[in-house]
Amino acid sequence: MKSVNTDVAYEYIRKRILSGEYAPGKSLMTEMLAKDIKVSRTPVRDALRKLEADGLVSIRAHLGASVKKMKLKDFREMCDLRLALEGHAAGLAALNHSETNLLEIRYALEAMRRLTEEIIQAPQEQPLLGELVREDVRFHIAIITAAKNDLIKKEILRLHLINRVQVVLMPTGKVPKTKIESEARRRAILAKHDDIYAAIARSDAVGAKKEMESHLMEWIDHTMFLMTRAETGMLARDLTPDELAYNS
Amino acid sequence: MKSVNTDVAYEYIRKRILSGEYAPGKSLMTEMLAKDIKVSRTPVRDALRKLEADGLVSIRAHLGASVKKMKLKDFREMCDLRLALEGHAAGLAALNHSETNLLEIRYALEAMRRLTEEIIQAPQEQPLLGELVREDVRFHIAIITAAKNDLIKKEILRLHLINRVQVVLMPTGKVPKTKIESEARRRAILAKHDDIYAAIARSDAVGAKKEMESHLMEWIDHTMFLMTRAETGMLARDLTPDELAYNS
DNA sequence: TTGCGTTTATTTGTATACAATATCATTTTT
DNA sequence: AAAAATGATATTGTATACAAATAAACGCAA
Repeated sequence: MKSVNTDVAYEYIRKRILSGEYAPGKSLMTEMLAKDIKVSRTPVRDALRKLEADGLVSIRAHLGASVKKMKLKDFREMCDLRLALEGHAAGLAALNHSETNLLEIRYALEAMRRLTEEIIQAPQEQPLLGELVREDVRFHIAIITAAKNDLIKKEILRLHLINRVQVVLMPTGKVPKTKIESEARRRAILAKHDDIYAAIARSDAVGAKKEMESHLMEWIDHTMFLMTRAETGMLARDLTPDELAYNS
Repeated sequence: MKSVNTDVAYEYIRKRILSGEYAPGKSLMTEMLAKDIKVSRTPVRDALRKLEADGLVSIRAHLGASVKKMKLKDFREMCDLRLALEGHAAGLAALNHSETNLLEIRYALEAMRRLTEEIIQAPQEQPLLGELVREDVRFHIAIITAAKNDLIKKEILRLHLINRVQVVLMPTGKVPKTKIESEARRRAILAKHDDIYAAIARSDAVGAKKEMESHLMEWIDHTMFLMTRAETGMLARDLTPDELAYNS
């Protein structure tokens, strides 16, 4: 049923949700989207339905679709789910990895090590941070790939995307932190990644799982802390004037 | 976007997939379904899309929808996913359960105990077996409810349904097994349920998780054995002549 | 008979018109 | 003036007609 136009609409909307152009809560009206994408409402509706299944959009009868806006409870539940899945995947990776898988993981790990050092040298470089995040994602994806379970992989990737919408788009730079703290944290995270890799490489399923779980727990705690500070509930960021105008 | 007619179509098709009337592999043509349900093709298409998200239907562009037919690999992956989620849920249940939750679990457990004994007395009674399965499901659902994570609960329930389509509708009664073996297995399973309950009741998260995992592993092994014996690959059962005629 | 190319028929994908429903502003009533 | 009722507007849900694509049927040549 994935026809060309439906796919076009799907990619169009999805891309804008992930980039933050469509912020959480923004209402997605079929007619308007159809006009922008230059297709009819039908494939737009299909696309919205698929995005709902992905967990990026919520739809209510007769009220239309909007970019999903999570409550703190929902976010916590999602983190817990991710913890369970990604921990399990790490365990599987320890058992099922191939040499190539290990290489992939190591590759991302070394890139992270290099970038971490560079960032500690020059903490103001924004592009480096972006690269670090990308390599971190590569690291995690390499692990769930090594687990050799496509279904679990698909599920985790889904959660990663939702996370990205809810977390990455949050107000940045609001975290007062000393240089020392920040340095220490970066090094600690890198060390944890080393531990995860080591456990997988020595085929220690229990260890890999434990390391991954504690790593994610640290991340979750940290993120939750940031979120509770953003007192607007769970709205990732305030709408810009443009977006407000666009909505009205 | 869930309008009345879309919901009607969704329930109609879903019910028939779960009951086995629409067997795995059966093609679901929109026009025909629309005629049966007495709505237009549009809500039928919506319903099929939602069923695809549930994992009960597979859709390919221009080729239409069909009831999902799993390969052995897919089934194994799904079982692994269920293992991870339901194990995790058991651990959470040990930590988060209320008195009422425990009561629910115990209730299902006692019903299972009673039915198991009755079945061992009169092994030929089919309705008793059905009741036992139902109570088993209640037991598991009570546990994932006690875990207090709606997202994980939803996910596990989804997997249960898929399992039901793929497993419960398999050819039955083909398993040559002595009365003694069968009795012993029933008692062992019941004992395992007792262990799971005990671990949860004493708030032993690690134990609950372990017990649940080993219980599911036993079930998975057993089911896999049955499946590999059904040499038709993963087709739940052969199509009836009517269904064949209908498909051609 | 078999293999290939063309044609036909069926089924899906898309657009669009219409109907049903929710929202918002206005008016009416208390 | 506040609350309720009413109506206007906008947006979704549904049906249907048409276009595109696939699969089946057919014919023809080797």
